[in-house]
Amino acid sequence: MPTRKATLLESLIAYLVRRGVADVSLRPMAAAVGTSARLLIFHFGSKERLLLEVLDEMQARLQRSLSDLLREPSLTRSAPLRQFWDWALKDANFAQLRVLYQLHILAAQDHKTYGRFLKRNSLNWLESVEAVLKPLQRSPALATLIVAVFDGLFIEVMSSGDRRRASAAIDEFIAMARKHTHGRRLVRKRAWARS
Amino acid sequence: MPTRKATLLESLIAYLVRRGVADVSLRPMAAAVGTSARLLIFHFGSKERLLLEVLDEMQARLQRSLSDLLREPSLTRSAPLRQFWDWALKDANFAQLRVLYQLHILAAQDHKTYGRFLKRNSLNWLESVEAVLKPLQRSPALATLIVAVFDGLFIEVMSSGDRRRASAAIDEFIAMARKHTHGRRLVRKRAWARS
DNA sequence: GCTTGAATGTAACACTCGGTACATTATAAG
DNA sequence: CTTATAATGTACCGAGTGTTACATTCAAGC
Repeated sequence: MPTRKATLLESLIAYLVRRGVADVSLRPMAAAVGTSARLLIFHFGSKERLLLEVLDEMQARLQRSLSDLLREPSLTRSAPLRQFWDWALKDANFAQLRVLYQLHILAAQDHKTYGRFLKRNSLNWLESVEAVLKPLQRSPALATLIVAVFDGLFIEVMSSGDRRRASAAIDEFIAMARKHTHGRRLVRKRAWARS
Repeated sequence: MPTRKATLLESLIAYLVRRGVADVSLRPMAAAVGTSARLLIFHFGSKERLLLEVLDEMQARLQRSLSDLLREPSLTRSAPLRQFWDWALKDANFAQLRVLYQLHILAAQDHKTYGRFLKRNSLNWLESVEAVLKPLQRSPALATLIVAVFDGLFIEVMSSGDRRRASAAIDEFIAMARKHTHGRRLVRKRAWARS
């Protein structure tokens, strides 16, 4: 049976995923999950520890979900980048990634306040991408570009909600990259592993 | 002679550009610009109107700076996208763009709170880019991709500060795009105008 | 000098914030 | 039944929030 705290944590994830992490305060958060500020402090110790637990759990789930993606033998012939993109747009993953992107941006201007909530290498796909590029095309520039395309399109979906257009754009990029590297696959599919 | 309010607005821009717009409050802001919360309310009416005025002014300055870029006859042979990129990395432009990107992300999850501070079409380069593509290569997918590359790389610079790597990445993209479109220039230089 | 209006200081208002003290209920184990 | 422990309610603390009331200073115009 799930402990009280575990069920609370579940509701809190749902709440924060809806609402984002900017300007959260205890009492509205407590009301939204059907309890009191008193109880949140009781179960989690402090607001800071509460957020740490919730965000850690979110990042752990993303990590597990990503591992699942990598373990399954790739059924389709689509490019690894496109598979990764489809994974990111799945509802559960998207909602949590959105919060992490927001956190990422907040930390960029106020690292003292928000930096501690970002586990290192969360949302930092750079090394993974670079490691996975074929030696011939391995370069920080290309890896940075790939990550930027992903980030930029994800944010586009966050803002406009237009998944079809963004997905068309990522296909356009994959086509460009294929031509650029003379028909070689842009990235191999293994080893998004160490994200 | 600049009115008191104008000099305050100047300091406020500098303060918010340093600090970002998340979790601002009157008294610390007032202290940072050498006045009191009382005076800020006196001059601007309310905290909300203050932020509106400051952010409007920031966006207006960006708009003017961008117009300057477009008016000057392009001295270099570099791609329009690269010229735009260099413009965005200029210190004054970068600092203000950073705030608008943060605002953009905050509004994506909490439109009710932050949406009103975003003037429509600020940071929305999509139509401009699409209008500027040569008819042969004009497509929502390509325009979306170009915007996403720019956004993603800008955010990368916001987070890591590594301008050289990001600039190399945008050059890589331009090279890819040139090859993709058989040597035609990716975008013409006029008409980033209607941003 | 007097008046007017902008600029400023001091102090407070009602409210929310994160967090705590203290007591009480519920539940389960002995 | 007693006892230990988890869960909850009520009420409050000091600090910070945006905003306002009221008084005062200061500079310019008549």
